[in-house]
Amino acid sequence: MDSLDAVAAFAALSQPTRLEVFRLLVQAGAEGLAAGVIAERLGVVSSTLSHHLGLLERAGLVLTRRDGRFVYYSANPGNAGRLMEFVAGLCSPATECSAPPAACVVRLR
Amino acid sequence: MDSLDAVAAFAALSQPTRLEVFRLLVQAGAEGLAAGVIAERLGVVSSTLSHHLGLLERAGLVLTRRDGRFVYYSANPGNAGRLMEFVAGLCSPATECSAPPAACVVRLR
DNA sequence: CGCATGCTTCGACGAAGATCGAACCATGGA
DNA sequence: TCCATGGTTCGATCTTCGTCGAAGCATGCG
Repeated sequence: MDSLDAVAAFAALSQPTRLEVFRLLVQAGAEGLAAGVIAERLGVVSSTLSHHLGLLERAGLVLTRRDGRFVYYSANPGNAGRLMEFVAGLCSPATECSAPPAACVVRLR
Repeated sequence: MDSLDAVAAFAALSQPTRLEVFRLLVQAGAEGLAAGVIAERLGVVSSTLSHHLGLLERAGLVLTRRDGRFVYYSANPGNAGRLMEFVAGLCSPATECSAPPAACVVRLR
């Protein structure tokens, strides 16, 4: 994950609703949640939520999958792990622990 | 670090110049760098940089200290660590590794 | 086919952010 | 006490973001 990807990820998570959406999706696991379910749980109008979901997807934090009339969104474990790595590398001065922590593998249940 | 703090931190890091500033300050260690040095290294107009530094400071990612005519900025190790913790907790589903990694202590040289 | 349902796209609006130059404040030295 | 230097604040301008309702597209069911 390069700086540009990280900037996009940070931008995606820098809005309260989107942060909650992402948290919800991480907890929801690999199956994810339908857009309507997310909208209902968070009390967000569907068009607004769709905007936020699109942004999260373009930032690579979220995966999308259609099933019939429902569109399921789920957290992207690969990029979630890469984001953890990036933050670790960003916050750790090169002199100490230059290598990012090994445990940045996100495995959704 | 609660969600609001995290949102502010993400917003602060969601802009290329600010991300570079923060990276520079982490590498600079506890002494930090004078605003003018940062401006010169990144090729940013001083008033623009001042704006960015103020935002980083308000987000709690950066500390400030005056020495004569110079104002030194440095990374805030406490909040850098808390940000790592937050991201780890965010990206890790509760069922696995619910506790954030122990090694989120940022020690600047 | 016709229609209901789930979601996205469009259009519009106000709010907030990024940028710059000019003016301003604070400090230290002549 | 001036003046030069390092930073910040102000004002203006432009862009981007967040939000909503309305309209549009896709899917499945009768």
